[in-house]
Amino acid sequence: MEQTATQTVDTDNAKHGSQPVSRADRREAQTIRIMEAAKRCFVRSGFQGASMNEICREAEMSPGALYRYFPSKESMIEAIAEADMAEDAKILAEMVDNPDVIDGFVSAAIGHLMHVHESGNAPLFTEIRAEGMRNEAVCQCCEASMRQTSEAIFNYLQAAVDRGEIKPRAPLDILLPVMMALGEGLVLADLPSKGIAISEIDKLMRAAVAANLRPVNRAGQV
Amino acid sequence: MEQTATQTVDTDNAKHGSQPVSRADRREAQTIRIMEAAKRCFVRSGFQGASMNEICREAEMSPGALYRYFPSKESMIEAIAEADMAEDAKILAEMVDNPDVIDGFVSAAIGHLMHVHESGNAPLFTEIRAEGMRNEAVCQCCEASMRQTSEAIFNYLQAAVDRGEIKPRAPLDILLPVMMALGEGLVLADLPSKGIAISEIDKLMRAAVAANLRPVNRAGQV
DNA sequence: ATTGACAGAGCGAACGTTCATTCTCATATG
DNA sequence: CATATGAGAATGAACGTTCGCTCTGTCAAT
Repeated sequence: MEQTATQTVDTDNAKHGSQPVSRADRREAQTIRIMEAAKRCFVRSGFQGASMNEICREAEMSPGALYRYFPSKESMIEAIAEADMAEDAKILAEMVDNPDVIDGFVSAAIGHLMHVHESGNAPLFTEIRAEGMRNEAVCQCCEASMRQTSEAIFNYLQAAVDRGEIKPRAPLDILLPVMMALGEGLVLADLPSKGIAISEIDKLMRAAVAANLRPVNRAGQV
Repeated sequence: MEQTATQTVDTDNAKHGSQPVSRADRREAQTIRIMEAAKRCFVRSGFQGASMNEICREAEMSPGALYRYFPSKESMIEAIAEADMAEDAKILAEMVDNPDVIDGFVSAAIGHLMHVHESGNAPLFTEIRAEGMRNEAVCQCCEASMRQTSEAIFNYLQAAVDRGEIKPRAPLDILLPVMMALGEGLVLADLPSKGIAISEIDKLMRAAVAANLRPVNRAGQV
């Protein structure tokens, strides 16, 4: 995933037989390179703490070049927050396939947890949350992603209610924000990095979710 | 709680019959004034985003004066993080009195939640978490407060286990971090500000906690 | 195929501003 | 009088951003 390339990205790939890299391809590759570098800097120093010089150094690029891709530092922050949130929302939305609603819900949360843990993006996630408290654009994109996720889960759970599989302890529009807040706490704490096994987290979370969604007949309550 | 005082704090209180305010008293009052002002600025702009000028303006004090109380911006951040964390830990530790362990646990979490909500410190809390990811001193004070809280709860729960009142679903040293992460998520989300009633949060949380602590005989599982 | 003009990409010095901090001096208190 | 406290201008560093410039690959016209 890392690149040691100079500023030429992959010009010499052509010599090795790859696609001849069009203008647009190169531009996209460079944009990604900058965003990856910026992410690393933001994780290390925070949105406001990371300087454009630091980002330039990390991306092995001059300020003049970097500013051809992003018109301002603000726009980079927004782009990264948006990409990160979109990625999270996408992962969470994938659970809709699982027919067992408790299992689907829990494993989506665990999947999200593991993804953030493995990508080392827990600090970035925290940073985005903090920035969203005062930056209008970042706040909007957080809320948009949250709303999107929330709606997907809502429909998923509502269908299970309609099918008579669960009998939630509270109306879904109250239960959902509460459950999402719990899940977010779990993600932010990054417990796997503190040596706590996923299987244990899964077990405890499953019990908590089952206690609130209340599956009607099948096993699961212990 | 707000002060409209000029830079004289309460010199003229002496004329009205208050204590004659010693040097030390005045110094302490000024220190508190600066910290309150700084907290407001940090909530508004973030640790790195708030400038010393902004803090000086908020505290109605010149830079020269302010630097007589704190040697650097860093030291202000550390002092505020420490004070905030200590306050949180204190509130959470108070639950140890409640003989019903489920109720004690849940109402401590809810109490913490309400305190952060009412003091409007949710953004500060978020900011401290983010800063703790990269600032060694802030990280240490977060961990110290966490450890303190964790130990208090551990002993509280362990006693209940020994008394045979609960039968936790996992060893306490695993269950505790997980529960604390969930609680922190709840605090950070500041759900009351989104119109979700405390009674609902309490109900859902109680069910989740009961499902994991598993009280042995009395009512509570529904 | 060769040429020549052009646009995109990159560089790095330089800009004006703002930052945290310090200095000097005045005032007020014990 | 000695000392603590405060004001506010001054300081140098660092910031985000812009500028003028070069280099290079693309492509139409020849």
